[in-house]
Amino acid sequence: MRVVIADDAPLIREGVARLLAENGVDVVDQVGDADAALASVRDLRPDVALVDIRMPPTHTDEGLRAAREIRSRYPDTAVLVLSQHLESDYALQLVEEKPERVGYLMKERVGRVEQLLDAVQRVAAGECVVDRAVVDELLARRRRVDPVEELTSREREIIALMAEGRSNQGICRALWLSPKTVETHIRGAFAKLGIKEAPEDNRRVLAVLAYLRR
Amino acid sequence: MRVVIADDAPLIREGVARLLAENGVDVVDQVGDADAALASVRDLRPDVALVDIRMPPTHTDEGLRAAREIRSRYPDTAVLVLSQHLESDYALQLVEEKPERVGYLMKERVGRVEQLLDAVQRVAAGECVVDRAVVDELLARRRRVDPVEELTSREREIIALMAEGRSNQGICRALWLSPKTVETHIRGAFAKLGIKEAPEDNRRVLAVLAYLRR
DNA sequence: CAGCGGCTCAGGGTTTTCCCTGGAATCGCC
DNA sequence: GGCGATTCCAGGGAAAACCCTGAGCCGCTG
Repeated sequence: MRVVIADDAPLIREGVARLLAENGVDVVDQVGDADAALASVRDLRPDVALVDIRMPPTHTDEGLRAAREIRSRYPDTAVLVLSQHLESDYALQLVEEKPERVGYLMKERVGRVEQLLDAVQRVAAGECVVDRAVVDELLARRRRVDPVEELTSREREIIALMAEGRSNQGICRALWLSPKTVETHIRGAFAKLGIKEAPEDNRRVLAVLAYLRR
Repeated sequence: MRVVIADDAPLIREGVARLLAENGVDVVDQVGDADAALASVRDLRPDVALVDIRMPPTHTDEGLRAAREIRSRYPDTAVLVLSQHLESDYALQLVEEKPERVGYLMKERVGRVEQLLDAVQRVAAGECVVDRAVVDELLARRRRVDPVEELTSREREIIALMAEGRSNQGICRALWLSPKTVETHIRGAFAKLGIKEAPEDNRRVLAVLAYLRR
């Protein structure tokens, strides 16, 4: 079992490498960013690539981009994404295409080292391994219908500008709409967000809060 | 050099333990929560306690509480706090009392394993080791005077209610003030927050954003 | 093709927000 | 004792943010 590890934090990377090595996994390379990960997989063709999501330069989702790239270019290499936090959206878009030879675990939720080893074995064998928390979160989201999802694209655009502190007039200029149109959309959005008129509430702020809370 | 490691994520904890052990550090115990950490330090009196901040049950600052407890009860044990993110406030309150035998590092910013070893040695020797990023952040905060700090307590109270989506009238009822008084305070807050009138901006939302961004 | 939802506007109206000016009471501080 | 900062409030007015109804246009779907 040959594995490449990509994580920008040497402390984590080295630690995980030791754990794997101790348990008979051959850690053939360690890298600290996405480009290096791609190069390493290209050259070494490991059985599994263990990839952290946040890596330089932007520390957002380069690990995930790299994971997709690896899956499409080197389908024989399984990809196991290790994330710091629960970001179900990322996990979903990773798995939804083809749920094979791929996995998504959270570092903090790997209860025992054996779980990581097990996951590595299973993705290498072609299985799809996803942390329970991801599944729970996605199901929970289905249940509580997020009112923001109810908005039409235009309404969402307008609420987004509103959430940046724009006035109706500012929104008009930004989207080239008449003031009346903006008002109409805002009214529609309020209704869909369940914000009814109440003398003690400021609907605009409530809408912004609902939008930002996602 | 005898060390106790407290971190609720076995993956991290075991990894760090391996790294230290490999480099001649005697890891005498590993625990997964704050109470166990205190018990372990009490029984084993290690040279250094390596403590993660977030641990069960609340996953907020129990590691930090444990760290303070260790420092006061077992002053011969140095404490090195390992945090996931940059939380300068925590770091500051840890160090400000007595900057000795204590340290604060960020997992992701430990560039090389040697840095961790070095930090362990130094806190054990009585030094105070703080990640550069913490220092930078605290200094930067001094420089940019947070405009929210400029508000009077009454103004801050009112902006806080505003940030919950209350209307002026709602604020009146909550604080038993006349509408005119609320207006006056809001105007004062706008001025101090640097929110000038602009036709394309909604000042109320901008104030809420400024307040929430802290 | 009829119907429906989304997008675009208008007229005409009310309420809320926010402006300026100005006054008065309290409190701490030099 | 005066002076500044804070807090409380008022009148008067402009502008913005809302409401309702109604309407034309588009694209999709049954």
